Amino acid sequence: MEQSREIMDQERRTITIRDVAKTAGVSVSTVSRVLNGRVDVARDTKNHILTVIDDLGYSTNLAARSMRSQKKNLIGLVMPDIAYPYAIEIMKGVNRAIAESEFDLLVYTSGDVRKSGRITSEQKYISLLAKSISDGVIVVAPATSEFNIDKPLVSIDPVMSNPNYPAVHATNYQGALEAMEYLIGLGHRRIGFIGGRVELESANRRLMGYRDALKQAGLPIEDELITSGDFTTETGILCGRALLSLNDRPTAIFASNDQMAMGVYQVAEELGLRIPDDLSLVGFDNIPESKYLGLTTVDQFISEMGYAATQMLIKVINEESFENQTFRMQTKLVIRNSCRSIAGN
Amino acid sequence: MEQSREIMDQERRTITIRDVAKTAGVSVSTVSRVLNGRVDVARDTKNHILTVIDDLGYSTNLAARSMRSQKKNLIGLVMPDIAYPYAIEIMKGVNRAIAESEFDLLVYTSGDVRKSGRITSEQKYISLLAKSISDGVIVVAPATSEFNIDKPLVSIDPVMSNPNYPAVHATNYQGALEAMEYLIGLGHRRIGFIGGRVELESANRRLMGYRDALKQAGLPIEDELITSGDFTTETGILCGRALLSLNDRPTAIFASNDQMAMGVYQVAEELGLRIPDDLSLVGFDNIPESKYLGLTTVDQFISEMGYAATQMLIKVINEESFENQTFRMQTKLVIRNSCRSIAGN
DNA sequence: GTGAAAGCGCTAACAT
DNA sequence: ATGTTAGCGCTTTCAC
Repeated sequence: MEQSREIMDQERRTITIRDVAKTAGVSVSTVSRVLNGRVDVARDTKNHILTVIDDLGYSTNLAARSMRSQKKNLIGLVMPDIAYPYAIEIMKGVNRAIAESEFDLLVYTSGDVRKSGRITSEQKYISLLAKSISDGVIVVAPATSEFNIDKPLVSIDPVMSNPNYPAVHATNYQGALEAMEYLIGLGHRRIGFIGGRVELESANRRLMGYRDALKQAGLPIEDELITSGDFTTETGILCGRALLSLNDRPTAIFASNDQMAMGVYQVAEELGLRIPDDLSLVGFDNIPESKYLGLTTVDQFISEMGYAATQMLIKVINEESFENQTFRMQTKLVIRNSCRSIAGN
Repeated sequence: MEQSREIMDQERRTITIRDVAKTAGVSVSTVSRVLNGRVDVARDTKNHILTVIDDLGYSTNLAARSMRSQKKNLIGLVMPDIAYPYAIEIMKGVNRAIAESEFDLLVYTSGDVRKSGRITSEQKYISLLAKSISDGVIVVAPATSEFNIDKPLVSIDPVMSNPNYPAVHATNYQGALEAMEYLIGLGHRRIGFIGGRVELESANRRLMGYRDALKQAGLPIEDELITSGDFTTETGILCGRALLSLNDRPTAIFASNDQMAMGVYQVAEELGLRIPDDLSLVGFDNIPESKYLGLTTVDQFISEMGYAATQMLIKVINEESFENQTFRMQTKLVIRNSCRSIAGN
C-alpha cells in the first residue's frame, strides 16, 4: 500500500531536471549541459545521464527553458482562425518552410475571430504570448497594427501598407486591375464587384483596382454594382443574389476572394445561369477549391506568402537584424474557365 | 542623443510586471492580482494599474505564468505535419470546439514527419513540451505510444487500440467491411486494395475489414490485389498503376484513404478508364477534395473526431479526472457516385 | 487591500 | 569536467 501510493505520487509529479540530477548523482547544471548538447561533458557522465533521462522519461519543461535561454528554435504563427481556406494555405506554406528549417512551429489561435474581443487587446496579448515562448512570430492580418517589438515579427497581409515591421503582401491592386482589364477586354461593360472587409488594406486595394480599371476604360462606376462581404461564402451568396437580381444584371462579376466567388457560383446555379456561358466570374486567391469549380481567379500564391514570411522571419532571427523590408508577392491571373466574351454586343 | 538611446533601450527590453508595478507605484503582487482578476483589489488601484498596463503596452509572459500557475486556458494539439487533408480536417474540428470554449489553442508541429527522427524520442519531447505550457494535449497518430501522464492527454487515431489514455478513433474495421460489402453486393469479384502505413492501428483494421468481407463472401484473398501505400496521393498513383496493370485487372478498388483514391483516379484517367463506368472506386476519410471528384467514400467524420477529442479533453481538464475512455466515431458509407454494378457477369 | 518573500524549472555565469 | 549560485517573470502564501 505504502509503495503503491509512492508510485502514484511519483507518476503524478512532473519529473524535473533535479530528479534526473539526483538519480544520476550529478549536479543540475551537468544535466542541463547534456540536454543542450554542450561538449564539455565526459562521455561516461553524458551516457549515464542520457540513460537516466530515458528511464525516468524526463523531458524539458519548455516554459522554464524559454524563460532562461534566448534561442528556442520555435516560431510562432498567430492567426485568429485556422479553419478557413486562406489560413490553411498560409499554414501549408509556413509548414513547408518550417520543415526545411531547424525551427519547429507553434500555431496560436483563439479559434474564432469574434472571440478575440473578449479580453482587452486580445490581439496584443496573443501576439506577445506567442513571442514569449518563440524566437519570432508571424502574424496574419491582425486587427490591430501595434506591437511591442522585442522579438522579430513578420506580418502577412497587414492592415496598413507601411507597418514598422517586415511584411508580406500580394500586389492586390495590380491583381484586381488585371482581372478587370481581362473582363473589360472581353467586352463586358457592367461588371459587379464584391469587396471584402473595409478595414483591411488588401480589400481596399482590390476595390481600387476595380475602380481604376473602369476609369481607365472610360466606364462609369455604379454604386449598385459595388457590394461588400466579409470573405465568407455566405456573404458571397448574399452579394451574388443582390447583384444578380438587379434589373440591369451585370454580365460579369469580380469577387475579391474565391470563397465569395464560390458563393456567387452557387447563386448562379440556383438561378439557372451557367458560369462561363451566362455570367463571367472571376475570383481572387486561388484556393484549392476553386480549381474544382474551374474558377477563373487571381492567384496571389497564398501558401508562397506563408513560405516567404517564414523565411524572412528566420533570416531576421538568425541575423538579428530588424530591417524593415516588405515583400510583395506578384499576383497572376489564372484563366481556367475562360470567361464569356461579349465583344460586339 | 541620450534620450533617443534611452528610448531605444526601452523599446528593446521586454516590459515586465515589475515595470508596471514600479510605474503604478504598487507591488508586483497587486499587479498580478489585477492581471488574474482577483476581487480583493480596490477599484481605484485596479483602474490605475489597468491604465498603466495599457500605456506601457504590457502583456503577460506566458512562459513565466505557466511555470507558476495551473490553469493556462490553453490546449495543445501535437501533429507531425499540418499540411495534409487529414490534419487539416482534424484542425477544423478542434478549432470549432476551441471557439466554443474558454480555451485557446496551440498547435505544435515540426512541419514534417521525417524531421521527427532528428532528436531522440522527439515525439515524447514535443508532447511534453506542449504539455508544459498547456492544460492538456491532443496528440494525433503518434509514432510512439508512451507518454508521461502528468497532464491530461487525448489521442486521435492512436497506434494501439487500447492505450492508457482517452482516445478517439473511427470504426475503421466496420467502415472497411461496409465498403467491401457494398462492392461485393454490386457483383465485384476481384477488388483491389490499397493499404496504409502498417504501423498504424487504423490502417490494419481497414485491411482486416477488406479480408473479412472477402472471406464472408467466400471470395479468395489474392496477394497481388493487396498493395500498400503511405496515405499520400503519390503512393496512390503507384499502387493504382500496379493494380490496373495486372493481367486480370480488378473491376473495383478500395483505397484505405481518399488521398490515395485520388491517385487511383488520376491513373485511371491516364489509362482512359472512366471512374464509375470502367472501374468502381471507393476511398476512406471523406476529405473535402473527394466531393469534387464525386468519390464514393467511407466517411469517418475526421473533423468530428477533432471536435470530440477536444471536448473530451476539456471535460477531463475541468473535472480533473483521468478516466480512460474511448470514443468511437461511427463511419458511414457515402455513395456519391454509385459504383458500377456488374451483377450478372 | 496590499506588500514581502519564496520559489516554479531551467540556463548561464562564475567557481573549482 | 563538474558544481554553486543567481536569477528569468510570474503567482502565491503569509504577513501586516
